[in-house]
Amino acid sequence: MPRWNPDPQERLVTAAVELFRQHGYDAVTVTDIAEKAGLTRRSFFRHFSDKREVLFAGSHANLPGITRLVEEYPPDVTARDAVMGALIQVGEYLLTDPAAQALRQDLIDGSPELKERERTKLADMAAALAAGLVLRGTPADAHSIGVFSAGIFHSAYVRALRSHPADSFSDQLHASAAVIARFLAE
Amino acid sequence: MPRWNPDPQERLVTAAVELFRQHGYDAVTVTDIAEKAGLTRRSFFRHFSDKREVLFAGSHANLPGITRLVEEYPPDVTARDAVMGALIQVGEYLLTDPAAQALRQDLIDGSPELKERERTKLADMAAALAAGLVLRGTPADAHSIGVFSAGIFHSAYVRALRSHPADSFSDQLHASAAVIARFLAE
DNA sequence: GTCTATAGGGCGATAGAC
DNA sequence: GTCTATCGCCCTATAGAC
Repeated sequence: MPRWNPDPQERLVTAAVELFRQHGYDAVTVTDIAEKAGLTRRSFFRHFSDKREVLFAGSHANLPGITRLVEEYPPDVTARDAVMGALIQVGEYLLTDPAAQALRQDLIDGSPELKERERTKLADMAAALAAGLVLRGTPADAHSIGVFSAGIFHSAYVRALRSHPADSFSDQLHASAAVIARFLAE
Repeated sequence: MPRWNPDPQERLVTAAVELFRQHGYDAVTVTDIAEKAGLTRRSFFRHFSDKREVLFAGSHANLPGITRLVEEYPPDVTARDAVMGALIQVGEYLLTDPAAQALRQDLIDGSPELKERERTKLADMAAALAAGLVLRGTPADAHSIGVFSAGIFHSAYVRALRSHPADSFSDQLHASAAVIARFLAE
């Protein structure tokens, strides 16, 4: 018998989602989550830097990967197509389990604290996209473009989550971009 | 002699900015700020809902006003021009004391917690813009347009803060929009 | 104005894995 | 032996309840 049960992180995430759904994010303490997962409060903080992170740990993961996705498009591909292509891959990956993600999104939407953290994760994605653009050699407005692109990513992502049956994420993303293009062309 | 010194909020803000600049945001407690302003810790929370708010209270103020600015443009003005016009007024108002604002922005940029709160304020502005668009009768993509517009507002705002001498905010805002228009047209 | 719950972090002890 | 994950008890500060 191993001394510790395996996958403590995953157990913490599962416990947290269940408890949040039952009692709401605010009513659940870190101690509650840890005990339900068979750990102590102190160990929770070894896996997640704070209470919010338990809902974001795996979700917007792998920012270096996003940077690399953008960077690795050949130079003759436009910045637009490189960013859109990278975001489509990220979106399709995140949407592999739409039901679970929709659940998670409901929790986030129900808590101002979690929405705040979600925006931080989008800002991190924006920075990763900008880093990729810089590596491709288009440093000028990389930051603004990154912020904008993360914004349309999120817009497309939440619409894809709610759509039945799930429209292709690629379509959703291009639709989100088209909204802004139309607005700016007025 | 008045029983209380006047303008408790302003005294709290001033005390907070000074202390944050000297010791950093994290190292300063709410008690420190309150005592420096001649108040008790409890009174601080009567004026600001939490520690972060002391840096945002007046700054992105008056969201109903932003909604009304957008709404009140005549119907023959495009959504784009209504939003841009409203944002230019807001930006010019906020930039009346660029030195103080640049100081404040340095504090925000130095603290992840404060950056998180800043994004929330931008999200509130996005919602106010969207509300204005809805009232003008263009509800379809109001939310996405609001988020996008708040984004270019922020981009223009920080660039205006750093520019010497301050370029016109209107120029900065149109430049920020042009960056995205160019990106999308590639 | 006082009191309390909770977040979040510091540090050392412990006990299995290697 | 070293390395690493856990625990337990310490503390302070936030934020809200009374």
